[in-house]
Amino acid sequence: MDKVRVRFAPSPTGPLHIGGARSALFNYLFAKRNHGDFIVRIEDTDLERSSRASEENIKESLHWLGIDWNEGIDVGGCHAPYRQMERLNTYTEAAQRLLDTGKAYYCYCSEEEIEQERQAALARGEMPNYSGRCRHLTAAERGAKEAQGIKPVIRFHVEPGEAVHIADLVRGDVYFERDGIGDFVIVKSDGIPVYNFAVVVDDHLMEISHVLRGEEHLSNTPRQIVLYEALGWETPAFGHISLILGKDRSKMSKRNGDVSVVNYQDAGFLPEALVNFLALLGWAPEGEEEIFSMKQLEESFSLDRVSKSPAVFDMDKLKWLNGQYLHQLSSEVVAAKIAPYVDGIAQLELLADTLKNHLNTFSEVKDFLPLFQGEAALPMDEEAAEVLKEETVPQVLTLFQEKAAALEEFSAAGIKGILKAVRKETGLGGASVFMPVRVALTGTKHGPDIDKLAALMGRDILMKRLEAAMAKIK
RNA sequence: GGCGCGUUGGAGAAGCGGCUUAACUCACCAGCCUUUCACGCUGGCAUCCAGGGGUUCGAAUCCCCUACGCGUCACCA
Repeated sequence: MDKVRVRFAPSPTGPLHIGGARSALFNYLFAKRNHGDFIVRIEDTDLERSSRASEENIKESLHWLGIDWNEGIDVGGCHAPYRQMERLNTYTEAAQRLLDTGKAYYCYCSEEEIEQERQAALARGEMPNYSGRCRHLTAAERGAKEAQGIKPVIRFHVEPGEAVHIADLVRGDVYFERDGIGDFVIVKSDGIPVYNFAVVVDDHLMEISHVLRGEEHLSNTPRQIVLYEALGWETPAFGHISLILGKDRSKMSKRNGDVSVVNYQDAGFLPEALVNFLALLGWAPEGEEEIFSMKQLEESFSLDRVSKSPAVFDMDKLKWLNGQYLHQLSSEVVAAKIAPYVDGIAQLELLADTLKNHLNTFSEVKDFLPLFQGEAALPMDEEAAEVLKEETVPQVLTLFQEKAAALEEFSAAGIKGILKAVRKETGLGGASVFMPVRVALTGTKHGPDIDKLAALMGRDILMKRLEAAMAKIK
């Protein structure tokens, strides 16, 4: 078997989105697993929407995710260049061949005409294919059109024949009738090739062995296969990965959640977690384990465990996964990572240590700030209020207050010592001491270690909140 | 509307004709652990695989029909 060569070929029309990242990842993993090459090519033939900034964003996101390529933009390779706008002559050549062999022809129809026909066909419930009107233009007729200054497009003529067969690596055999395809444009009137044409030329010239891409491309594939045939080229293997759906079960878009990977980066997600999550979206590991490093994925990824049905993007699971990775980080690292979200906090390390196991993402640190910032007592929920009704509470809080006021070294360890002393002096169990203090200070039964929270709070705030809570009991 | 793909619990999913009284993970619920909280651990959570026919000794797994969802029909990629 020939060498495995796969590619990720984004068009730089916006930031790298989740679906693209997943395609890139699957291609990358497939290449690694099969000791093949992974190529990144830029499809920038849409002049209107393409930008260098988007290309940069895509590259940065790929790097951030830990997906690198051994051939393509930036790194180069023996099939350079890797930007379609820099390979225009290649397409022109191929188009000329098609023209010469009568498999393609110039079409002078205006966009308006075609749009009209399209609408009419659609209204009749027919396939809105091009009529083929320009196919039989004589040289004289063509000359006349040219003289009028009309710039033609080049259309590929799809001849009748057997249905186009796709032996899809993930979906199995799929067939498309040829007359359902219709003569399609391969070169625009400005001389720039259209997607379906450019990919074929590039994939062939770059010796791509497997085309792994999103399911939205499935209906493009017959067009491409027909081109391979006409050009006399061998087709690569195709594999169409199911879509990633948003919560509302429609294709993931800005409407149903964050779509670009920078959004996740900014929100404080770890690249390892995102990669792990993305891999699980459409691919199922063999065992029970779900936590995989890139290295492990590279070793276990396989196409036959890629699912046919679409996957819904489950934010809860992403957060959980991210938490799994985050909890393993040292407090020092966490401190550095949360710093951007909590400017001006002195005890960063203590904060990191306190919150580490409560965070699923770094940005969540903001949600915990009120726990120890501000003098005002926090709103109390019902089950917390219940705690303060215990008759030993006044005694506990008074004692705690006295000791806190007298505490020399106001630290987590110091607070812990006080709590211990209160237990000893009152003879009460752990919960009877910890809970009232926790509730009085934070208004809830749940949260990070109360001694650390108290230290973060500082003596002033602690006293004020305690005061308020005690006043409430009476 | 045509064409194409899909449909297993709230979500990701395993399953490939008998091993399935449908793995595993998230979420949820209960309990344990913990001087508090969290982490962690243990257990519970689909009498059933969109619905209906059929094939078979036997089907979530094969075939047909219906429904629903999604994708795609550009001089966008």
